Amino acid sequence: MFQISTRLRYGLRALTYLSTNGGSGTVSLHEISKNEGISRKYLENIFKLLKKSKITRSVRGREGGYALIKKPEEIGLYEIATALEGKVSLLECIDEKGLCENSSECGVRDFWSDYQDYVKKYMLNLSLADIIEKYYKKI
Amino acid sequence: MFQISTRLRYGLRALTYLSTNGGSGTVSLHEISKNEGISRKYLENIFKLLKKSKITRSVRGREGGYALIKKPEEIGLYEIATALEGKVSLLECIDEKGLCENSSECGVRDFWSDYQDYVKKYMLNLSLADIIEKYYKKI
DNA sequence: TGATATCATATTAGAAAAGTAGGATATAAA
DNA sequence: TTTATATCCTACTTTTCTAATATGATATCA
Repeated sequence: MFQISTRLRYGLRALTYLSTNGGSGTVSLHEISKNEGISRKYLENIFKLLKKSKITRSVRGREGGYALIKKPEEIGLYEIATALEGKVSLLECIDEKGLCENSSECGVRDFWSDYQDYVKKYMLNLSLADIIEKYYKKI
Repeated sequence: MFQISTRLRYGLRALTYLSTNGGSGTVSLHEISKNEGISRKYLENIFKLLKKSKITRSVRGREGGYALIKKPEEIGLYEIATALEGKVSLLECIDEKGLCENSSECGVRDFWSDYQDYVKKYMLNLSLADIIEKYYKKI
């Protein structure tokens, strides 16, 4: 439960790599793949999403690669998570009320809604820089 | 992301129903099914797990059904969640360190570990009674 | 021109979740 | 004692999602 997807874990690792090894230029997926042990093809999928969400930019062709658009301080974990996970809909039952006429769903739904806010809060308060600072750089 | 499984959502609804409509006796899955709009067969799967985790007891035969073993105040949400979701392993990569020699995984792993604790805390501090009190009974 | 990138689309493989099927067993009411 | 109504048990199907791969087009610099 509360499972974090491989895509998000890999994505976060790739972004920390980009932050700490990218400097001002770009980093190729080949390099990230080599150093993080993640399939280059899979990284392509991930970075397609990150680019779409305007977290990274890309340079094509030889010597190309990816770079962060914003500073790590300005990139929130929630932003990264939504970029890679997509839907935030914890509660689809909100739309299909038809089946819940006589049920206690409404109350429980509110509960899950609060739970989601709680989780969201954690993610909103953390930037990529925070994560690197607190967890990654303590070598 | 952070998706709550249908099994857990249904299970929680069924338990709130049991708490508020059960009284001192048992409630049949047929009744819960009818009032909550959940397949009786699916409820069987759920209650098999709840019984296994000693959250509910059962009475077989006619006029039988399920009842809570403990008081709602003594049943924690985390207990319910683990009963229905099973494994709590957010981070399987801890066991398979082989692939992560040269990576930044270690730092990121600590981060996810903290995240898990944060989520867990929320669940540990809530009882079934709390949920009913706060969300369900506000008619 | 060639090497090295991203980009685009599509497919596959596998696991997990959601839900179903059919019958065995127990029990109280009729 | 029969019958209706429960849980119990094992297994199956169906669907959905994730993870990962395949193939080739396109761009760009040395």
